[in-house]
Amino acid sequence: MDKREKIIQASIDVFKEQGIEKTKISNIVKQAGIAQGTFYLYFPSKLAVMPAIAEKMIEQWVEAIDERVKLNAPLLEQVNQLIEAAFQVSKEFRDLTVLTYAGLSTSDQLDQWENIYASLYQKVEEIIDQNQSNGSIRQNTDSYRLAKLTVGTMEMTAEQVFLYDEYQEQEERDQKEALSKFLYQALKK
Amino acid sequence: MDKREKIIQASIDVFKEQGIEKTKISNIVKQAGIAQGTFYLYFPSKLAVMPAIAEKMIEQWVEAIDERVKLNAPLLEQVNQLIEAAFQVSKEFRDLTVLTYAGLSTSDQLDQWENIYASLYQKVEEIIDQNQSNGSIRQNTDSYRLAKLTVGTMEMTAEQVFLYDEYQEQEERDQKEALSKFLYQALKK
Amino acid sequence: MDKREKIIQASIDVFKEQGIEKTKISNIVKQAGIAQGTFYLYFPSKLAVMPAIAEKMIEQWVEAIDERVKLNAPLLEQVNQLIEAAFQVSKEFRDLTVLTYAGLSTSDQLDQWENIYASLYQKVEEIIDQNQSNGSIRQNTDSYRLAKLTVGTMEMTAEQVFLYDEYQEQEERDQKEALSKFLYQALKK
Amino acid sequence: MDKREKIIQASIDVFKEQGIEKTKISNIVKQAGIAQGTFYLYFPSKLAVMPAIAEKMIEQWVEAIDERVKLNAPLLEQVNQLIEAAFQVSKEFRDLTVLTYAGLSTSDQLDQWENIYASLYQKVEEIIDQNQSNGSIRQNTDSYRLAKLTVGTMEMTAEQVFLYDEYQEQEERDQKEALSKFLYQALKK
DNA sequence: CATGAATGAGATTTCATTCAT
DNA sequence: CATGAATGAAATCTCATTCAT
Repeated sequence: MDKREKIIQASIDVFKEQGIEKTKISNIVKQAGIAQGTFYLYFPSKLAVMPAIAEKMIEQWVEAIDERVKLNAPLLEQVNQLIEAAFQVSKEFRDLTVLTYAGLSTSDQLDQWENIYASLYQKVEEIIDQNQSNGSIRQNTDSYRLAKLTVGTMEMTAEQVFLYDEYQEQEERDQKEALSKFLYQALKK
Repeated sequence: MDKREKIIQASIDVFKEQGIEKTKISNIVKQAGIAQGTFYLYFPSKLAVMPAIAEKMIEQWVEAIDERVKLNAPLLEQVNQLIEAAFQVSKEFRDLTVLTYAGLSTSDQLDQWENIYASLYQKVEEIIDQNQSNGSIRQNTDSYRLAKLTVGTMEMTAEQVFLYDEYQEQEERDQKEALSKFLYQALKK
Repeated sequence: MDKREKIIQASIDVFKEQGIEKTKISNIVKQAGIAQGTFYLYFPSKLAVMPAIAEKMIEQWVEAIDERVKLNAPLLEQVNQLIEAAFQVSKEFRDLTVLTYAGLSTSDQLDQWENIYASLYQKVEEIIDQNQSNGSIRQNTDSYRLAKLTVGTMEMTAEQVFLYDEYQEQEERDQKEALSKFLYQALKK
Repeated sequence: MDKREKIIQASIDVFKEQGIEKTKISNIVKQAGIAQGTFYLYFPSKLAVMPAIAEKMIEQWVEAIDERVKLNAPLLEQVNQLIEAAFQVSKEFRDLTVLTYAGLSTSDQLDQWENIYASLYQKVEEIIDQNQSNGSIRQNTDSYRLAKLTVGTMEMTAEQVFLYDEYQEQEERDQKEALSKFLYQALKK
C-alpha cells in the first residue's frame, strides 16, 4: 500500500476512533506508521483527507450496489438489495458518513461533496428510472430527487444502528425490516 | 439571561458562523460578552456545550410541532405540518444539526444523544399512534421505530436544502413537496 | 475554632497532601470550609501562612520538650527524651518541616524563619548548657551551635521515617535507637 | 550539549535565582535558549525536572567524595574530607537541596528520591565499612544507617550556612569546625 | 521522497484577586 | 465580617508546520 493510501486508511481509523475535532495529524501519522512530515507530501491538512475518504466510501457503495441489485427483480427485492448495500458500507465506515459530511461542510468544500455523491445518486437514479419505466415506482416525483431521498434515508437509518456501541444483530435485522417497508411504500406506485 | 444561557446562545451563533473546528473559546466569550475564565465555570470545553445546544434545538422542534400539528387533520396535512416544523427548526439551526451530531459522536456522550432526542421521538410517536388508531397509518411497524424514521428523514432532507449557500426558495418548496409525498406514502395504510 | 485558625489547620492538611507548589488557595478554603474571599481577610497569600504554621510547630515542639525532658536525668536519657519530642512533632507535621523551610526560603522571609526557630534553639541550648555545666556534654563547641546541630539532626532523621508512605513501627524504633547512639556520642564529653 | 541537558542546567540556574514557586517554564526555556514547545518534548512539567536535578547533584557529590576522601587517612581527616565535599556541593546547588526535596515530596516520586540518593549512601557506607573494619568507627549501628545519618547531618548543616544571603566565610569555617567535632565524635569507636 | 526534532504562534486553562451583595 | 461568582492577566500546553539531514 502506498503512503497516500496508508494516510487515508489511517485517517478513517482515527476519525472513527476519536472524531474529527480531536484527531491530530500526529495521531494519523502514528497510525499510518509514517513520519510527521510525510503527511504534508500528500495532504495540506487533515480536512483535506475528507474528500478522499468520501470518494472511497462512495466508490465502495456504488460497487456494492452493482454487485447486489438485480434490475429485473421485483421492486421490493431491489429495495432490500439497496438496503443491504447501504448497511454494508455503513458498517465499514460507521459514523464517518456524518463526520465526512460535517468535515466537508466545515471545510468550504461543499461543491466537492455534491460531486463525490453524484455518482452514487446517478447509480440509484438509474435504478429508479428503470422502475418508473416499468411502472413499479410512482412518477409524480422526479427520479434524481427520489434518488437523494432514498440514499439519505438509508444512510441515516444505517447510522442509527451502527453509531452506538451496544450494537446488536437483532436490532440490525429489525431496523432493516422497518426500513424496507418504509422505503418500499414511499417509492411504489 | 444568565451566563450559562449566554454561552449557549453565543456558541450557537459562532458555530453557525465559523464551524466547530474553527471556533475558539475566545470567539464564544467575546460573542457572549463575558470573561474568558467565566466560560470554564459552566463548561469544561467547547464540545461540552454541544449537548446543551442539541437540547435547545429539540425543545424548539417539539414546540414547533405542538404549535403546528393538528391531530384531527387528515394524515397528509399532518405530514405537511410536521415538515413545516422540521424545516423551521433546520432553518434556524442550519447545519448545526450535523455539527452537533459530529460533536456528540466525538465525545463519549452518545447516550446523551439518545436522551436528548427522546422527547422529540416521543412527540412524533404520539402523533403516529393516534393515526394508527384511526387507521390512517399502517400498523405493521411499531410506532417508535416509525417516529425515528420519520424524524430522521425530515431532518436529513431539510439539511440538504439549508446546508448550501446557494439556498433558493423554489428549491425549498420543491424539496418539501417531494418529501411530503415520500413520507405520506411511507406512512399511510 | 476561629477562621484564622481554620485556615492554618487547613493549610497544614493541604500542604501535607499536595505539597506547596500544587496547593491552590481554592484547596485551602475548601478544606477550611470558608469562602474564597475570606482567606484574604486573614492572609495575603498562601506563603504568608507558612510562618504561622512554623510557629505552631515550634510551639508544640517546645511544649513537647518541656513535658518530656528531665534536666536532672542522665544525659543519655535526656537525649532520648529530646528524640521522643522530635518524633512526636514530626509525626504530627510530617514533611511540613522541610516544606515550611522551603516555603520560607522561597518567600524572602528568611529572617522570620530564624526568629521562629529561635525559641526552640534556646530551649535546647538551655539543656545543653546545663549538661555542659555538670560535665556531661563536651565544651569545645559553643552551646547554641550544638543546639542547632542537635535540632537539625533530629528533625532530619525523624523526617526520613515519616516522609515515606511505607512507614513501619519497627523502622521508627530502629531509627530512634540509631539516632540516640549517634547524638549521645556526638554530644558527650 | 543536548537539549535535555540544557533544560536541566537552565532549571538549576533559574530555580536557584527565583525559587520553584516563582519559576515559570518561560524562564527556563529562555535561559536554555530553546523554544517553549521543546521543553515539553523532554519534561511534562517543571516539577518533573526535579529528579534529574537531584541526580546531577548526587552525581557531583559522589565525584567530590571520590576526589577528596583518602581511605587510608585517619578517621578525623576522612570526616573533614567528607565535610569539604558536602559543602562544595551545597555551595554549588545552594538551597536546591531543600527545594528539590520539597519538589519531590510534592510529586508522587518519593521512591525515586530514595533511588537517587542510594548511590551517595552507598559511597559513604563503603567508607564507614572500611573504618569499622579497622576499628576506627563504632560497630553498634549498621553502616547503611550510619551513612544516612552522616549524609543528612552534613547536608543540613551546610544548608544552614549557604541558605542565608549574609553568607560569611568565617561562619562557614566555624560551622565546618563544629560539624567536624560533632560527626567525628558521633562515629568514632 | 522520507524523516522527526524543533519551532513558536496561538490556543486552552488556571487561579489569585476583587467586589457587589 | 463573610461570601463566591466573575474576572482577566498570565501561565501552561498544543500541534500544525518547517527544514536540515
